[in-house]
Amino acid sequence: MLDINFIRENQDKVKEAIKHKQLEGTVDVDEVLALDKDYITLLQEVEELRASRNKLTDAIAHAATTQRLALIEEASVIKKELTELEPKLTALKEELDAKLLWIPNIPAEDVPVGEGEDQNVVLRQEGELPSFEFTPKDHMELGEALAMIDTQRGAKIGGFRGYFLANTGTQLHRAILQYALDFLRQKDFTIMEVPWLVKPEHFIGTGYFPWGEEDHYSVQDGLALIGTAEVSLTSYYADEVLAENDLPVCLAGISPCYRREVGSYGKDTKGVFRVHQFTKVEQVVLLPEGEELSRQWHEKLLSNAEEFLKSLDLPYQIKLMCTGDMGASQRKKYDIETWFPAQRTYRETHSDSYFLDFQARRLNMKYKTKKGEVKYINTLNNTLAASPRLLAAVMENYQEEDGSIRVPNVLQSYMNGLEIIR
RNA sequence: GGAGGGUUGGCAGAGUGGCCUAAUGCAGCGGUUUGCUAAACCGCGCCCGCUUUUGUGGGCUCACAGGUUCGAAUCCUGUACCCUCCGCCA
Repeated sequence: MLDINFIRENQDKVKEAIKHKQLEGTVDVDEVLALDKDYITLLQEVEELRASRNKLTDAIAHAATTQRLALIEEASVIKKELTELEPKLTALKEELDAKLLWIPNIPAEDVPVGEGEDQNVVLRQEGELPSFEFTPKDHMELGEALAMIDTQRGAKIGGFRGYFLANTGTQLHRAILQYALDFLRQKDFTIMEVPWLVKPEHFIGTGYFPWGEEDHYSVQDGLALIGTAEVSLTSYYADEVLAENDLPVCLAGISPCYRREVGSYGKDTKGVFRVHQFTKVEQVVLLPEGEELSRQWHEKLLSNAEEFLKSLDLPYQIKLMCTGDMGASQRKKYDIETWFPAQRTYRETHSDSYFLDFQARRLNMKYKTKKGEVKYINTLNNTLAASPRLLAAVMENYQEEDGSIRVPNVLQSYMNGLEIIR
């Protein structure tokens, strides 16, 4: 959520952001500002009435009995007016707040303007692509041959995009995730198991709702299944006021992630690349305000993920996302794409964003500065490891001609010392 | 699923219709005073307007939402959450 004062004073910037983020038609800034104006006008009217009522009730309390009746009579008139105006005020405020939820964050200055993924910018590529003296197989072919992945029965039991992992498949998947958790533990992140079912207000708070409601599964008790641990982790201190000394807060969460993937029916139907349920280790950082600081940490979270991928010897590229391909609440976003040899291309495995106070305003999450001022926290997050997508990347990059798969050095201790899967 | 108890500022804790504009204590931060430190004293949330450094007037705030009343922390109804017990359960 943007500060209403900011919207009043920077209408053009807000309109431009809506246009550049391809959100035209979802919200009308002029309409919001008109509502805001009506609200303030009515608010002032109501507050004046309340002021006179307060004066009268005070007078009644101190008046002689003989004068009381007349004063009460007078107060009743004001009461009647307030009874009429107050519900209007509430309704106006609700309408305004609901519309404000649709106003996106403003992209940072260095985010390229673009309509979609074609305008994203590759910043650099890291790691040496593996060279195979044979045609590399995709993870599905490898996984079936080694009995690591079973999507046939996955679909039979879990429907479209369902999957089972088995034996070394289960082990390697869990090794990646446990290694990721240990990796962040060493970097002084607090590693957390988080609620997977979360109240809608925290999806709104983190900026997934209202925009992405149809991408989520909701359950009959009014909760929804998280698509990322970010939702639970970023909301952890919602409605609280932290001390400045508590910051930065570095949280790492592991959780299943549920995604309906409604817009992608025909895409990536083979294997376990795009599934409705996967597991992810996520980094979330809470900071004091300041764009420079957020930008430093944005790079730091990126380098955490890079260090992780390098330790696994996986080649990747960094993409700077253009305005049209970033989330409504994000200020700037990098994707890391990891090399998938069978597809001969880099595919998204990580997403690194910062938000300034956009999420914290929605979550009512503040901190008190050393001087005693209360300010909104700034938030960021990045993936560290999402699997089975990363499992697929490891399998494809580490395959041998005979269809076996080497276990990356850093994962061997998580696999009882196993060096090769055959 | 059932029964009972509870929720007051950062924390503790008083307050059962009108000097509650929420006592008191503790902590933190800022300020005043001051050789230094300490002590003492003053202040501390949110919203709106006017001034826009300061300031100033008003409104709101006792879990949340309604209701009763001229007036609600206080009375009534509903909801959420916490605690205890019964039932069920990995």
